[in-house]
Amino acid sequence: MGATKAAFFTDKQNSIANMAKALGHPARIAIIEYLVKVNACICGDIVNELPLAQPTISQHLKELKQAGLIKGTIEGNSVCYCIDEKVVDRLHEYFKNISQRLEKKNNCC
Amino acid sequence: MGATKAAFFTDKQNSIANMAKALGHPARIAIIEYLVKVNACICGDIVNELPLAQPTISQHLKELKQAGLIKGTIEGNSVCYCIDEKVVDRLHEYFKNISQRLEKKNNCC
DNA sequence: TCTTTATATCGCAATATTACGATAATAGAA
DNA sequence: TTCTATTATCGTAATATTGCGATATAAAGA
Repeated sequence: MGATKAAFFTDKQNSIANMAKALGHPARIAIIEYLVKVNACICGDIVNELPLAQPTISQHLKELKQAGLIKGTIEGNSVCYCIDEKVVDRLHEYFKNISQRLEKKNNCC
Repeated sequence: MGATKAAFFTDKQNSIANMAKALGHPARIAIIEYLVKVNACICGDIVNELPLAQPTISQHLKELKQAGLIKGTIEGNSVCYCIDEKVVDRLHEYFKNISQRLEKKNNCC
């Protein structure tokens, strides 16, 4: 096996898991944090910032983009990347909701 | 290659990435959501709830536990699992912070 | 046009994840 | 003690991820 049984879970569960998976690598967290700091930048800026080769950064950007976390706009011969606020907000709301629901309950085990 | 270059990133980045990675699978999201709903339960309850075999559930629980997202307490011959509120709060705060910082900036690309 | 710059994609090797049958380990019941 | 219930671990096959050199692609400049 090895393939995730995504079909057995809800769309929302798969969607949240996809976003979390995209953030499940320190390089991609570093990319997100850099984008928060500089607002927007091109791929080359991130290559200069992180200790990874250009194809590797490009691949990480692709995964963040596929998960919807960032947007890329072609500007001349470079690509301007920035965070998709809506998607980050969705994650924020998700964990906020869980936190609030946990507050109302007793501590268990 | 294939090994993540975790040593090049900060402890915080690695920590957030680890938590996100643990949530990066729909089965583990489903387990978290079930635990939020029932507050606490034993492994067998989750096995009855999800379309996965017992060893697979046990393995997912192990990963959630290693990431600090859940706690397990031995109760007789079963184990009581529940969510670690503090860790979920840390994730909540992380995304809240990013959301707030993004609000103050212009939309880019 | 030819060259440079900026990204993306291909292909591959190393490693990690996913899923589960078989089996071990442990506690409680008979 | 023997049986049952509950969970963890081992072993393994299928698949996915990570990282990067080589190369392709596309736009801008000389």
